[in-house]
Amino acid sequence: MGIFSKTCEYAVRAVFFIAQQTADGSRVGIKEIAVNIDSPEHFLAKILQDLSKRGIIQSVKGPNGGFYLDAQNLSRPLSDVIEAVDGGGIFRDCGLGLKECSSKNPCPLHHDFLDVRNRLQNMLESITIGQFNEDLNLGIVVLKK
Amino acid sequence: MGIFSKTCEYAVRAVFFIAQQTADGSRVGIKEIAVNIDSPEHFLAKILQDLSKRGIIQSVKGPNGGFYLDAQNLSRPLSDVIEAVDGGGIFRDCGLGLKECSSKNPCPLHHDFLDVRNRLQNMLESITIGQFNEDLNLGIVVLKK
DNA sequence: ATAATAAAAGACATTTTTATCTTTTATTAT
DNA sequence: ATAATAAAAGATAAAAATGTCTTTTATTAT
Ligand code: FES
Ligand code: FES
Repeated sequence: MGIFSKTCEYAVRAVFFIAQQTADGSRVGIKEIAVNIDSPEHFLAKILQDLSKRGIIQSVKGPNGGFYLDAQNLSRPLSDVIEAVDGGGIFRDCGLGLKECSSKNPCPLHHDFLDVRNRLQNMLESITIGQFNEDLNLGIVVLKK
Repeated sequence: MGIFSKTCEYAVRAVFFIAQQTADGSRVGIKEIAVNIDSPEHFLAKILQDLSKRGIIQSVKGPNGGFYLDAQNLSRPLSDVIEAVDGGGIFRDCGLGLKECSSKNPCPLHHDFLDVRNRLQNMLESITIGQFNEDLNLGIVVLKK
């Protein structure tokens, strides 16, 4: 596994895809999302249900329904998605799994790890969910290979 | 879970502990290691067996036996432990789980993620297994809380 | 040689993550 | 009102990670 869980990877890819697809005010269905980000449909459905409950994405049932993002969703940092799915542990926990991470009684990696962890956090906090819509349109970046 | 798997966290803590304890040429047993790094004894045993097979740590059976590190082990980078346990994926895989990570058809996070990932790798490659022995002796850093 | 020691190995159990399938509920269009 | 649509929810299952216990093998000291 990578830095993030599979669940989290699917969540981020899906959110980017929904952002791009619904910038015009439309909605996009779970089936289309799953196909385009290469994820298991029903598993992704659960993830999106949760993100919807938490207000990170929007959804409407019925014909012409589907998932979409409002302006406020688009402007939120990507870190919101990670926190919602994996919890904020990745931004706070000790790299060696000690019960707490602090500069009092630090683990051997604390100093260096803090730097990497903070950079990861800063990166994810400064990226917004909507900021890749253009690049996705142009095919400069992709969500599937 | 954090950046690394539980397995990997135990492995790194254990390796640091063995390094410190056996700097004088002695050996340390699985029981003592497990207690001092706060890990499940038999689970850790499996991990250390594997590290031993891979030559990252040394072991001898029987009375006065146990685990230890030779000079060459002590000078190896910590990244060796991570690669042995979790595989090198953490240093190479796409942050969003795409099948491959490359600047051709990158995912949206590629550019920023590459930076963080490389810093993590550089950090783990420049830290040696033996380099915290002194700090551990002095209690400046700890492996258990 | 024998007994004691400690890692290696094997078998098994639990928990968490990841995945699939079915039924229900809300919404829309007719 | 009715039928069609699509997400929400529920039930199960497979796979992987994590954890426990027992038996075997190698080594050492006597
Ligand atoms: S104590 Fe381990 S990273 Fe801070
Ligand atoms: S393609 Fe995603 S991190 Fe490189």
